[in-house]
Amino acid sequence: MVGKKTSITSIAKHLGISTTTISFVLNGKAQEKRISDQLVKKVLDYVEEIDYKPNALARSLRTGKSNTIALIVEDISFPFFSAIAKEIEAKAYKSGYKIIYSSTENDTAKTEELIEIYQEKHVDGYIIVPPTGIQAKIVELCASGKPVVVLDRYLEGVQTDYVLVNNDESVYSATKYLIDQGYKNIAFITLNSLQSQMLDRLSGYEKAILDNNLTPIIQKLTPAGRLEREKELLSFLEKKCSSIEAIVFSTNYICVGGLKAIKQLGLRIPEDIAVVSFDDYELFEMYSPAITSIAQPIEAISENAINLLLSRLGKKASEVSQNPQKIILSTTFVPRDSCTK
Amino acid sequence: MVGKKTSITSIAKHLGISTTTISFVLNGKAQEKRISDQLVKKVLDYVEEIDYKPNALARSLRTGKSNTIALIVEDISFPFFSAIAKEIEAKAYKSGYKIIYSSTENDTAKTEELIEIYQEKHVDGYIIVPPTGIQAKIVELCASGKPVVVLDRYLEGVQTDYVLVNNDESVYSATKYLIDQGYKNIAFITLNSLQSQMLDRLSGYEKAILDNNLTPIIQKLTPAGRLEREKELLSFLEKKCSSIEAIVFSTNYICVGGLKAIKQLGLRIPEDIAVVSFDDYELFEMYSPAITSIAQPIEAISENAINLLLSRLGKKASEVSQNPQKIILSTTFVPRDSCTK
DNA sequence: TTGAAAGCGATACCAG
DNA sequence: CTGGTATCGCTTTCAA
Repeated sequence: MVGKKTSITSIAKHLGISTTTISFVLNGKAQEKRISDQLVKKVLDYVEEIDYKPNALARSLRTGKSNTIALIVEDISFPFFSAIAKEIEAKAYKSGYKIIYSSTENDTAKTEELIEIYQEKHVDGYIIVPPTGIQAKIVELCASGKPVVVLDRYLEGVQTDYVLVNNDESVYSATKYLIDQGYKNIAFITLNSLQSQMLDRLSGYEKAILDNNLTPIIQKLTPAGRLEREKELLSFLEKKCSSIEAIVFSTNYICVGGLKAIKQLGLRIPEDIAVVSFDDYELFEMYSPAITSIAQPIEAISENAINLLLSRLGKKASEVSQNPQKIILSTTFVPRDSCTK
Repeated sequence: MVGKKTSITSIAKHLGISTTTISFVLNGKAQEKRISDQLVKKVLDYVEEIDYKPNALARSLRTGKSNTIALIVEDISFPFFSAIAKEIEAKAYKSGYKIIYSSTENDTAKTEELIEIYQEKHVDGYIIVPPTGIQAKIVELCASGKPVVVLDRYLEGVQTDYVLVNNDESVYSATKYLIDQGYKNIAFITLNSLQSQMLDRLSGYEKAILDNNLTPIIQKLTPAGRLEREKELLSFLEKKCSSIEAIVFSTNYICVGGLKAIKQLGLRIPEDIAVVSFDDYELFEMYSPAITSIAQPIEAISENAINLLLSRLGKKASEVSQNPQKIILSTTFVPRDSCTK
């Protein structure tokens, strides 16, 4: 414990053998290199005895592999992302990879910095939920030869692996569902954001409305803080609630704000106003009435993302960017009581 | 881009100066070492031009510092932990530290492995929400000289920094609140777990009940999976609901299961049964009726934990374990409609 | 003001 | 079968 700190060299000195031999033993190459059983035992016993742990930094420096994957999401405290993080972590772990994650909060500059830090740390691959405006950096990152899987959002002009859901169609059919129930004045509430998934959801809504000769009612909230958003929501609903029969929310936390506003205005769901939200949430199942939603396939998203990445990790840099995949998964429509006429 | 890969040596060669000078410039020691302005500029310009990023692995290997803190929680997909993770990450980031986190799922073996991996990676400090049975490992970890802050739970016999809440008192006064409202048959539903925070919450309940000459009704669920837990909850309530007037849940996800069971049994809250839960949750605020809860001070917990750790990080190993702190924070009782008689 | 060289702790090539 | 040694990329005395 004291004296010479434990390193492969100190062990070599102590046992009177070379570092090479120890390295082979510790990396399971004893068979392959035909190290004698007794030497192997001697090494393993001593390593056990002093509880030696190889220095992963030194190893990574030498091998160029860190066995670490960076997972960059919008906000780790959103249930959607933390659920994905958990799944991906578990799966990566089984393949010997550690996940190291961070939240971008949709801040492009912060994200660029994060990517740079990870590059400096030489992580082996990236799974990224990109904020807008990050295209150039991602292109650069891909060019570095490390595999990159983009999640949740599509980036125009970035050739890499994607795992997405069919936002457009999902919202189209959810809106169609409302129309089929007999609703006519259907609003869509979203963020004023250029993120592809938001735009696709909006476009799904618009198509459904136009295909059925109805009039779109679209409200785009400032992405800002929660309180501000809720104020905006309240004043929008206050003005419009008499003319709106149903609302489609583009994501779950906006819907939660909407539910608060609806309650505050004393409106009943679904009698006064019907509600559907993108991205299911435990709260929706428990709410009275239960809120109809479009559930994303969290497990499939995670699984596809990590499998895609792992499959690239074996390859050499030149092959990494071959045949980029674009995996588009289907959501599940979960009809509940918030929109039954 | 091609040819010699970017390293401090290749830059040195290209510019015809020494690596030392470059290192000084890059680490802001140019003033101190009185490097000439023109040389500084030359270096910075070239570094900018080729977009050079120092290899953090090599740097850490040399300096023994990784500027990384390990955050080990029970489950990153629990709102409580992901909220803490987010706060801690933000604060660490401002001090130049990266957070790297994992979930233990209360699995002791997995946690030991995690700690070992982090030791190999030479992280600078640890913030840990410990599973039971991890004492020895934590003691060993502390002995390694790296600062360790334990969160949420107390470990008997482990001398280190703690950030906890007053579980005992919080539940005592919540139970007392129910008693003061006139409830007599008050049950406590918890996990069958030896985690200190769970035991303390239980003991707070028991004290309040005994102090008021009532009879404790305690149900300990198997920690197993969610579905199984919900089944247990349902069958417990089915049997006991006629005799129970109020329930205190030891944590939010058990309460959610309880709410499902209560609804399924057609019981009304608070008329048939009153409800209080430890650990507030957005769902409780939105539920009908809104659920009374004991809110933990997430921001204060995070802030104290990271500040404590940062304050130790400056010190040398021998001083790290001096004067271990035990910070106990107060919760906030949030009375809502689920227990008004 | 700047540079040479040692060394952090592992791996991997080449010998023998 | 095992060992010597260069090397990964950087920091940091010590000298000049």
